[in-house]
Amino acid sequence: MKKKTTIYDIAKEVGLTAATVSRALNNNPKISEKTRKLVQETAQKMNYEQNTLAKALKSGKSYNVGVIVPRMDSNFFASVIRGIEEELYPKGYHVIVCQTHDQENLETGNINSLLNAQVDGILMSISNAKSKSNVFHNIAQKKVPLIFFDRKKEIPGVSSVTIDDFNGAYQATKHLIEQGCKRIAHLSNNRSLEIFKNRYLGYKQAIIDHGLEFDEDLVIETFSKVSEGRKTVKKLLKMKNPPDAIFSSSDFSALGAIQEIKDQGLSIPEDISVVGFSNEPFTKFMELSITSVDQSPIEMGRIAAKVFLKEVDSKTLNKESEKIVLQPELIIRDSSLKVKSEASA
Amino acid sequence: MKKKTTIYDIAKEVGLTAATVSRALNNNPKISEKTRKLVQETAQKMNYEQNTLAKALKSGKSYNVGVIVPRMDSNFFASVIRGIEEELYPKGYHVIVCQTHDQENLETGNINSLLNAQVDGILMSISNAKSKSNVFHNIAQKKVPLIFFDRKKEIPGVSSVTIDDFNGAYQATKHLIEQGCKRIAHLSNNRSLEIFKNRYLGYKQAIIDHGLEFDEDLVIETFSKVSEGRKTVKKLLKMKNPPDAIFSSSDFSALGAIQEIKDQGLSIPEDISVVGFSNEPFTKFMELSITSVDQSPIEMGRIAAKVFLKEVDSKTLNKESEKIVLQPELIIRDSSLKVKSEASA
DNA sequence: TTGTAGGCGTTATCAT
DNA sequence: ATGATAACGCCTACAA
Repeated sequence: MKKKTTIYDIAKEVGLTAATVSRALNNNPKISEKTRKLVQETAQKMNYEQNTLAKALKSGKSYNVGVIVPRMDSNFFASVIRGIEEELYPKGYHVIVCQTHDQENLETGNINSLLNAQVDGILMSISNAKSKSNVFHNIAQKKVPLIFFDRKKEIPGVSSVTIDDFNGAYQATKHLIEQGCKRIAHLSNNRSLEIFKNRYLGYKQAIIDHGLEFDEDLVIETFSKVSEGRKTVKKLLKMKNPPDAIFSSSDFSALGAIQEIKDQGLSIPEDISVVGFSNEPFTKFMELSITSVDQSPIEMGRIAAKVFLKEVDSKTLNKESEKIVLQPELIIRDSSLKVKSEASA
Repeated sequence: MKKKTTIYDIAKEVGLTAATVSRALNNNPKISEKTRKLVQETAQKMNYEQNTLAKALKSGKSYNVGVIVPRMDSNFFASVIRGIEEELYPKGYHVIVCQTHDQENLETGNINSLLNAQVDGILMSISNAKSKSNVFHNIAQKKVPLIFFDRKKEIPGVSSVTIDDFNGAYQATKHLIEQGCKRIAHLSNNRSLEIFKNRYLGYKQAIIDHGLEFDEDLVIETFSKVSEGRKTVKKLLKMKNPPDAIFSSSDFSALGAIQEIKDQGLSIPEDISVVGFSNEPFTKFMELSITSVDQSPIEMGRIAAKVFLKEVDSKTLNKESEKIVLQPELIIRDSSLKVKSEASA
């Protein structure tokens, strides 16, 4: 095992002290230009590399931040993570990504391991609003900045970056109404999570504002999976008075809905129009492209990272938490465009 | 900033020495049952948590491993990562995931930052075979185990876990031939990467073995993107003697191919059959499901992790690198099944 | 401008 | 079985 060079080795080499070497390496102002150069060149020659661990131990900072997401194989979360990376890498931080797979025990476990690994902050999208909030107290106690993105939870002093889900849902529903749909079903999801509650509320408000009848039976809780979308639509189509449109809180269940509708011999968007949520890439690539709501995930990630940077630097405990809300954008495509006056996306 | 409790605090509390506390906490055999209990209970009471950084500094191990992939928003890589996590978390390791987006400079940068962060190992799928191999020498020098998965490079002493791409391609092509296809095109990709070279070779061998004519013009290098698949097919269909089947080295370009074929008014699989590679979830969900080659990514991840664990523990420098090759599985679906004798998947 | 010395939290090696 | 001490590599008062 070839030993790594340390500042002591350099010190010996140039006939100085480790302290001086340290200062020279860190561009400390009170060091002579001559020694600075000498030290830096020698360091280079000896292949010196700073021991991050030692520095972390000393400074109390690990320069690691943890990112917790339900899953990372969705374009949405992968893109948020990319945004975070873009912002944090240049500042010397590393990003440790953990997945919860929507399981509460994994969520708790991940948080604890991250804290234990001494991350300097945690950026997360929560899986379950009911998760024991004492885990979050743990985070707060350690003065580790916590930032929620997308799926948040209302905790005093914790910042968040989300999109205006209410408005996204409102726009989507309004669009369907403008296309002439009268009975719009909603594939909702676990409404203990704010995002799904707000999508539901936006949908409801649009229905009411446009003088349509709001029918609670048309709202069905559906997991964000293709198979679940199918299942729900099967139920909906059995109603005496089936819907003529579906606004889904997820692209995945929207896809399942589309498959089931087609299988039953109905056509889209003529018989039933469909709108999803998240603008996953496949919505664009389908033979029948799917109308969806874009959430600008990369920007969401970048902003969340910026909030973290701000909080981690402020020694002052001005726990003025920020609540940033981005505006979503409705992308209209085949699955909902009956009036083909304009080209579809 | 509430100070964290250290073993010194515990020592003071119970009137012992830090060393003893450390031993008690680590279940060192030569410690009295009584003190062990006392210490452990006191530790609990004082909310003691081991400082991983200090331990890492002392032991020289960080209990972090780096995983580098071209991208993490593909089901394939996300699943490999999940497999790695499943194997490594129980052993106390953390997984730091980095993306290269197929850019060489990012790849090099990621490797260096990971090394700098003192990861105990690197598991990666390379982006570019031409990447300066001195980066890999860096890794070797530091005695950090390096394990390739899926996209590897032949480096002495480096283990790898891959699938038998040759055979996967061979089976896929053979299947197309059995369906009656005579002129099979191949959407290849950067063949400086072994996986793509082997898929090409398997394809070629199947053609030859079954007495068909091998036509180099039917092999076109195509990036793994939907838009690129479209572009390539456009070219292919302009030939005087266009193909009656397409074997793509990627599901994404296969999807683009399908879109273009349909747009030109041809039908699948009757006019042109299509087979992809990777068994991405969307291949199953399309209205016209896509035949593809499954690579058992989760298992690949688990095995790669196991190889790492073995290497990291073996102080002995028995650099007998392992080359593990998994067998792929052809999943036959609508896009290539002309003879509808059996139910499709 | 540079050196000295101590500490970050742990563990390992000697003693006792 | 337990204590004392040093060491991992770095940084930073404080001194000179």
